[in-house]
Amino acid sequence: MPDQPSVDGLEERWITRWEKEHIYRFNPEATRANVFSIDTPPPTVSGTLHIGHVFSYTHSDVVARFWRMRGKDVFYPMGWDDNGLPTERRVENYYGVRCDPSLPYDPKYRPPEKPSKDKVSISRKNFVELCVELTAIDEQAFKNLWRSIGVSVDWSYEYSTISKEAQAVSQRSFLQMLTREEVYSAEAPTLWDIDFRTAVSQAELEDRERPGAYHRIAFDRADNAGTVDVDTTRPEMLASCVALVAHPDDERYQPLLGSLVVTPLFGVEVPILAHELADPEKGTGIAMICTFGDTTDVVWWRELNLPTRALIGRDGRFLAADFADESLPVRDAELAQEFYDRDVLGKTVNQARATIVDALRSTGALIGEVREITHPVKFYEKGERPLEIVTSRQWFVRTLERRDELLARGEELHWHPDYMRHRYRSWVEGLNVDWNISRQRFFGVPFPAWYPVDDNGEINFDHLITADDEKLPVDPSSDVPSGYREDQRGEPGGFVGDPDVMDTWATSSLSPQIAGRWGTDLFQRVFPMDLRPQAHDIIRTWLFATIVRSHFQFNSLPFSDTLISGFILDPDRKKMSKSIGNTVTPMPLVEKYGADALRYWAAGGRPGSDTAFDEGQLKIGRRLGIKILNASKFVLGRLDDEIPGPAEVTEPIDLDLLALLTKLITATTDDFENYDYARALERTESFFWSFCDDYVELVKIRAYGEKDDAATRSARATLAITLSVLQRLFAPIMPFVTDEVWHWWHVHSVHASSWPTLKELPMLEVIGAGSTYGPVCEVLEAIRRAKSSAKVSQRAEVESVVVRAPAEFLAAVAKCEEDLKAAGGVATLMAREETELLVEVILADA
RNA sequence: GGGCGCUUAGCUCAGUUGGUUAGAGCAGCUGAUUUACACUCAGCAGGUCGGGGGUUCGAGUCCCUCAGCGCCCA
Repeated sequence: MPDQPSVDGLEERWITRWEKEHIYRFNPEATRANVFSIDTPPPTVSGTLHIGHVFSYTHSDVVARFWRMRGKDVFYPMGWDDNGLPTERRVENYYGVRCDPSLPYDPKYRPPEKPSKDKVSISRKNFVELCVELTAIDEQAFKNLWRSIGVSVDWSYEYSTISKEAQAVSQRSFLQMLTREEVYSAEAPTLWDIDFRTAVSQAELEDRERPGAYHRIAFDRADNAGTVDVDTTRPEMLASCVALVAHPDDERYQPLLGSLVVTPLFGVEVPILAHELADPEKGTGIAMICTFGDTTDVVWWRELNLPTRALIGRDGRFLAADFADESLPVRDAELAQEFYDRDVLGKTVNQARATIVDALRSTGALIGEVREITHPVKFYEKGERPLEIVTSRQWFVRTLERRDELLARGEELHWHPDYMRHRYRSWVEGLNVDWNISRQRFFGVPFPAWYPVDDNGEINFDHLITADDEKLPVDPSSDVPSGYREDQRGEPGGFVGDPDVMDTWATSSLSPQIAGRWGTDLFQRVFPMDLRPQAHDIIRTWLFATIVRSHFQFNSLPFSDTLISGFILDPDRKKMSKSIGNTVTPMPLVEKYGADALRYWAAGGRPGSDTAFDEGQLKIGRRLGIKILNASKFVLGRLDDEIPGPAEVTEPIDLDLLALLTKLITATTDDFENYDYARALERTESFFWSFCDDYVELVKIRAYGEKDDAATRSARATLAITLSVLQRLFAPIMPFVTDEVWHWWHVHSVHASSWPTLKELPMLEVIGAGSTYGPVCEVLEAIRRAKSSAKVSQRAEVESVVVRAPAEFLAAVAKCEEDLKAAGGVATLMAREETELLVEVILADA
């Protein structure tokens, strides 16, 4: 025990020692019943660490430490989600490169020292190599942070979602879903980001308010009986118009239902149809259906069985159109074709809008002025331009037809806090397309599949060639399917590999299978997991996707409970983000205040609630750590080498304190079991400060007494028992300082000790706990108040104290008379029975 | 448009199933000074519990309604 204990430098000492002593090793022999398994979120390694990373991982660590002390075999792995678009973007910016799959691999390629403004094009394999290289560096930085804040994971179960093992799990799961017909590929209209040139899923969608404009376009009726005016924000889609649609109850348009109108400029005859999704309040109440301007168009197209004229290409420019196509009757195909080819073909959406609007205006089909509005536009969450809907071949998971089952799983799950279940429910209820899991990108898990190429060189998508299970993982761009040779790749009569990679959620949603090593004995011991900790922003992605995979594969929930963390806001309550530049870097804070202080702050954030970063809380956390050191030093300094046991607690005030301690144990245990670590901390902290400021002050003189004096032994036993309990109650939240002080009187780590139980305490009447301690503290407080208002030292002598109070109160005070007199420096203490409480304090002459 | 959460002291937040006089920390103010701790201790001050209505012997807590803020979904 050092003379001047300090919280500085504790991290280094204890991290090393915990690792050396394997304190957090999972017991591979554990039985499922005794395991507490945690489905840790694999963070996207990005190179930017911020305080939010400390926040939610502290929450799960606190829970892990609690259950470990409760005697559970805690399975607490850590993973990294290191593939997908965010990783690709980081690599592109970091090295100044761009992937061009048409380039050949250069085995000697090294990226430039400093990235240039113009990105260098490199082959896919070179690009993937850089991804692997950079993510390894980033992962190290993340790992250092987790270690330095004392996250008690078993690093021998570290995984990454791009590892060979994870790829094999991901591909195996895909193939099994394929066998069960839970995934399918289809050429279908898909949400598409024209900058990243990939499909995205509904989960990656977000609405952004953007300026737009209503254009009122007059369609001539085919019977020449007049016009139908249609408001649209996307006049450039006119060439794709395949119908008009009104609400079936809309009396204005009921007479026209089924009749034909002619599109301006192109002269295509399209029907007027009815559908519930047409909004009578919007514009003129009748809308163009274009293939495809937005997601509603897709629904109309599908449900009304409309023909297709999809004209937006993968680069966001207008594709070639064939107006001679008979599925869409046209008045003058040549004229339409000529106009389209000259004014629309090859143009971007904005360019085409300008030319179409000009043409509409000059023909008189544009009615009135354009009316500017602000409206929600769908974006890829990481994208910069609005999403388009592009027809392409994609892999989908059949989620829609099992919506009810997925909703039932959400109800079955235990949510902490409970209200977060609504987020899941409203997400699942709002699903409108199957989960698209294929991405037209480079760094990710490939689909373990090839397609035959027929004798004419056409790819036959209907006859999938899948990889053999024992060969997983495979890369179809370099591996060859059974029965083929490499020289048949892309040749007539040969094969081609599926070119896409999987959505990163399609792999991270298998985190229980990856971390638990699906297919080995370990999996049965840890699955389903006991806890999924995560933040609320990824309920619709990670949590939802994990439930889908587990429900399909195992017909069970992947975890029984989920602990949802809030977000970290800056002190002005704005969301922290790199673009705003208000992020807080954690490492300097660890150095300044200590890891325990950061954890203290994080543990104050209740499940689900967003929390503002508050440096003041770090100071308080640091102060608490120091207080734990000093209080421990004092108590242990009184104990010599012999520690009196619970049986020696005899003094009423001591017994009463232990009764309060008993209640504290019961309450905090209950809190932790309900994932309310913040409440447990609050109770423990408040008890601890009262222990230090009141109880210790009361019994200090007695504790200094003779070793064989019964009252002294009672005080020392109480101090020792209370200290032991408090050190352990604080241990999950402040692992460094508690292990420091625990080792002052124990050989093994506090984190390997057992959570306090009532068995450690003498048999106590807990009802009425505090009935002695409370009144005694009140008298002590009155003495202090008298001294404080007289502006004298708290050590000043008191001539006499007269306590006027009801008999019960007086009886309590009498039980602790000697301690009170000693603590207050009181010469005489007198009691007068009265109904109202009044404590008179007469100070001695100075 | 539907849903969820929040609104309590200058600030950050507790407040269990309705029950004495609504709590804590920080900040503020007034003091103390060294046998665990100045990285300390004591004390003081500070609140129409967002507004309105209701149920009840009793409402910060339950119900209705309105407002503001944040988020989720469409």
